[in-house]
Amino acid sequence: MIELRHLRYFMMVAEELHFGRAAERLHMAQPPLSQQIRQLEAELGFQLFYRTKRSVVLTEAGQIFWGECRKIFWQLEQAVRTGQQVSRGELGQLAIAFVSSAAYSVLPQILRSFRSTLPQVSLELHELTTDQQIRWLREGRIDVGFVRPPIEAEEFGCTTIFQEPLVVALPQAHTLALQSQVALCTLAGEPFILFPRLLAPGLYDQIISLCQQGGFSPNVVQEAIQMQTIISLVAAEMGVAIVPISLQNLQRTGVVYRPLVEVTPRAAIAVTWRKDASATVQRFLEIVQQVTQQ
Amino acid sequence: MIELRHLRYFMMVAEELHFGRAAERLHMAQPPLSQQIRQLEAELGFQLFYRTKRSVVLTEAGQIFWGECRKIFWQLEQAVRTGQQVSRGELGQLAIAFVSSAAYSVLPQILRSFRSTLPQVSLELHELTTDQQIRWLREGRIDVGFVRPPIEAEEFGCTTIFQEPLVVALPQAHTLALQSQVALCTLAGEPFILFPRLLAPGLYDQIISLCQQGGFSPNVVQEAIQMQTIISLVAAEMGVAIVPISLQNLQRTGVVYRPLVEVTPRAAIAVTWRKDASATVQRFLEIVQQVTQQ
DNA sequence: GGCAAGGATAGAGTCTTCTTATCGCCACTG
DNA sequence: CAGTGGCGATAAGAAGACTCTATCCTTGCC
Repeated sequence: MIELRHLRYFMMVAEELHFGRAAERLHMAQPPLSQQIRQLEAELGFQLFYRTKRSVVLTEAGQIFWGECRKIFWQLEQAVRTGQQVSRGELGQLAIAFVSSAAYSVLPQILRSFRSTLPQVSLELHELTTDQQIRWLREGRIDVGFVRPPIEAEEFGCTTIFQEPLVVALPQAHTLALQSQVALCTLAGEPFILFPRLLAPGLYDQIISLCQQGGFSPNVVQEAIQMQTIISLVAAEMGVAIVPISLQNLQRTGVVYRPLVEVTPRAAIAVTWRKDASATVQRFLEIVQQVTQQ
Repeated sequence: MIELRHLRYFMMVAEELHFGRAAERLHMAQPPLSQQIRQLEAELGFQLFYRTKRSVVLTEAGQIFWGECRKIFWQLEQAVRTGQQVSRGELGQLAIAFVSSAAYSVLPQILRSFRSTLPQVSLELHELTTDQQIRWLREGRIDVGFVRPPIEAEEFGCTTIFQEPLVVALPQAHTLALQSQVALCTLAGEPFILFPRLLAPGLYDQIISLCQQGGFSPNVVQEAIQMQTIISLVAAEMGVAIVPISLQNLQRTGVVYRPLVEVTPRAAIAVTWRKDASATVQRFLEIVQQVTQQ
């Protein structure tokens, strides 16, 4: 059975064209070298060297075989190197999901930073709601998710990385838009646009309880799944909405954002990941940490 | 030190994802397999499998490494196969030289036959004079030569493969062209075109002695190195020439070929080769033999 | 809680490879 | 032309690596 040892020996002899010197450079005696080369030749079924008692020359087959051997060793190095890179998370692929509002806050900076540190890792991005992300994580379709906490499932790691105040999104023409900040109670009679609770129960409950705090229950006239849609509906004067402040980055004309007079709870965004996270995921999490700690 | 054994074991375990079954298929016990895999992991510097006491799964690095290993084994097979082909002379390259007149006789058929039997051997062709071929052979710049014998050098093998009568090449307008065959003595006064003796001493001497036999020494008015040139000079009515009959294949207008009345010596073409001929050369020589024996 | 599956560990055995010593052949040299 | 040195091949014993059997330990399952 051919072993790499045989090939290593062969290459050295081919380089030196002298069994004695080759053996020396291989830190071994000459006889076993001769023996191993013979064994290799027997295994291959053809001669590698012309041996004329006085000189050693490669046969043509030997020359070709030498070239092929070089490729083999190059491949081997490549295999080891690539394997190590993957194991360190420097090479590979990463599937990431995020709630739409994350796309307007922390995510861009995180991705930029990750891409510059580990450019060899190819990214796959999905915009999904929090509950979808949980499913995808469980199914292994994504590695990391940016969600609206809380995450109940024990099987996932989860860290809050970002918190932001809530603001009121108003149609530009709305009378309340004239004020620099809005009191909660003035929203009591307003038509509200909100998302289905299932999509982000945490944020949903925060908004509802905020309204309770203002002394009313919101009059939800329309539900929308995406934040973008909610803002569009506000622009269309269908109603008002309470949203995380990062939505301002959408810059939708016809919509203005006003802070609330009251102290609001802060809407959070968190990263989640499967606990058997790969090295690549861990490198990603480290970078998330770095970016969000600034 | 990593050996192919390690890779073979690894691939089997990766395929089975079960040390016991993998060991069975490798015709060995399970403990040494575990051990060798561990050794490989230590050598590589990263984990290949997640072992959870109950199941074995490839790490991402392991998956990548598996793919690389497949390439390595493919390369190895390739190396062995190619080496064997070369050793059998089925693959490789061959540099061939020939005297110009050989190009019009046996060579085309030989090359056609060789190319169809060993299409993987790439050919390199050179038109050289006999003495140049000897030099090139000695320097290893060509492997086989088609020459005008005799070849003195002991270091080369040499076989005559083809003999042909000599004929007279005459300008079409020449009075002798009216005869269907020419007697030697009628050429006595004619201006002769000949090549320098050095180029093909054997043929040269044959021509000279033929003239002697006709009772005269040729009146050489012009020397030319290539047969083509000689024929062109004849066409230009510079003189006449005695040439091997295969030159008829040149089909130069303005030149006619007439057999001699006398029995002429035959001009020979031979193959020469270095005695340490490679398998490819030997296969070539076999084919030369085949073709010329028909 | 007991049982079975499956990988890890320990120690003995065996096969391969390596070392030392020596031979045989060729080329160079005096 | 004989002596000498270089160099690869061969032989036998030692060392080492791999492999085997027996056993352990964790884990999943009934």
